[in-house]
Amino acid sequence: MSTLSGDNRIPRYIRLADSIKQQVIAGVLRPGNLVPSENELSLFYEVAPGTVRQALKELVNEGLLQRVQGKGTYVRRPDFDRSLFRFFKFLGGSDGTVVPDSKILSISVKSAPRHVCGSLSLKKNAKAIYINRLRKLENCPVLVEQIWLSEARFKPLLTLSKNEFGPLLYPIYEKKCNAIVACANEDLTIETASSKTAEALGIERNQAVVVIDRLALGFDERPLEWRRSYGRADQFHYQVDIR
Amino acid sequence: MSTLSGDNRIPRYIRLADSIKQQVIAGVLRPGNLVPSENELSLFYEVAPGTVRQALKELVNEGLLQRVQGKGTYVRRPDFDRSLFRFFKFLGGSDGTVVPDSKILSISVKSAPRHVCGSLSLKKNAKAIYINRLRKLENCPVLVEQIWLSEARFKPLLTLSKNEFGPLLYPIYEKKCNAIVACANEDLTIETASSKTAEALGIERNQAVVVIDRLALGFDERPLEWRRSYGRADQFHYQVDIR
DNA sequence: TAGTGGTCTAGACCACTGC
DNA sequence: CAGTGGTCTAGACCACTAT
Repeated sequence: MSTLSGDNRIPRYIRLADSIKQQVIAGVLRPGNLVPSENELSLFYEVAPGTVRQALKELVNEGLLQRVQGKGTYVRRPDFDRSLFRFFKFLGGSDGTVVPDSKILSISVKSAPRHVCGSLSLKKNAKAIYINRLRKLENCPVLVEQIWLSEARFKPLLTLSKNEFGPLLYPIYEKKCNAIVACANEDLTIETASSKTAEALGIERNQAVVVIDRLALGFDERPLEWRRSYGRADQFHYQVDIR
Repeated sequence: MSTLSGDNRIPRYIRLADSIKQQVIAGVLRPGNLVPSENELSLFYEVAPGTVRQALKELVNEGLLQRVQGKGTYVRRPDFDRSLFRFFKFLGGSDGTVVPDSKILSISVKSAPRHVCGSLSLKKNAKAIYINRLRKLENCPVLVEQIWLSEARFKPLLTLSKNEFGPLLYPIYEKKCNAIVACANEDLTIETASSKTAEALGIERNQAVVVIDRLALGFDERPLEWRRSYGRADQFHYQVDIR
């Protein structure tokens, strides 16, 4: 048995929701885990079942939890299917659900540029893990990526050889570094290709490219990864629903 | 007094929410209007107050209603502040909240191209209202727009002179044509500028431009307006939060 | 059959708004 | 002050899942 901590002026259902969220952040509850039932929670926290329901509903709306009737409430595993890179549509009528091949070009430790230090909350000129990656679809290069990670947090990656990386990095972060990406912020602009980028993408220098800067965050909203992706503008396609 | 209509297997709170939504679609309740109080609704529909709350909460989550403690529940007026055109950020450190000037270049009735007929549910080769508009910020052209509207629905616009249009069209649709835009779908791609577009935007031919196709819908989800906007790619900037 | 979440009821009390 | 929505309680009954 326990009592809800925190300011009594804050509604119980919010304090309860925060408490559950903290357990997800702390890793006590992990994605895929079953959350205690409404009944258990209402007994443990000494609140009415309705209040528990309200708290859980909040977290479901936030996307942190998932409820399945007859089974229980689960910690949701975030999927990045909606990520911008999925909005590249390519010749051959891809339905957009294909994950591009991914080839690690290099992985090393070096001084991070200032904007990366800022984004990842690192000290100025701190060393960080740098990954350069090329992604292809049907053997055609579609995306080059520059990825930066805190050295301390992601050290285990340095023990892996290039071909031990699969097509997706986030599952590796979770397995090897215990770092779960919960959400991200992406930022899209359009530039002209540098000769290096153009070469990697198989286009002419000065052709337009889409630049996507992404900052990936953990459940505690602390930054985990910063990446910049370059893609061919002529293959880019993005949809938004407003309201 | 009344009883909730519809299939009894559907939860009451959903039937209630649908009923209120229908009244918004039908124009019985209009944006800004006060919705009857929880008490009134629970008496009128003969359901428990808690069920009314649940229905209203659904509609608030959907963005159709707004609740203000101590005052009441209102039909929400959709704002297009989040629309993509706001994501053009321009030299001079605009904070993005500025509405560009807008100049109607032409307004006429002509045969709509096939894709417009499809989007607006018009018959093939139907006549429609066509508006060509230029938008400037600090006297610098930033967007050229091609706008298509059903002739029947938007006939009152044809009686206006070009300078009677303000910087925003949607308030005019609402006032003059009783057409309220509730939501929209936008579609972003990147092309190279035609000579005509380049001239309007003050850039070179074949430079990259952002193309935004937007289909605006009413509360009943029927299409109201189709527009294509061209903007300078070098000034484009877009942000998304994932999850 | 037992346990889960989903719906629904019928209240109590509080905080905020407007008069 | 009366009326609104916001929080909280304490149940009842149902639908779904697992065993």
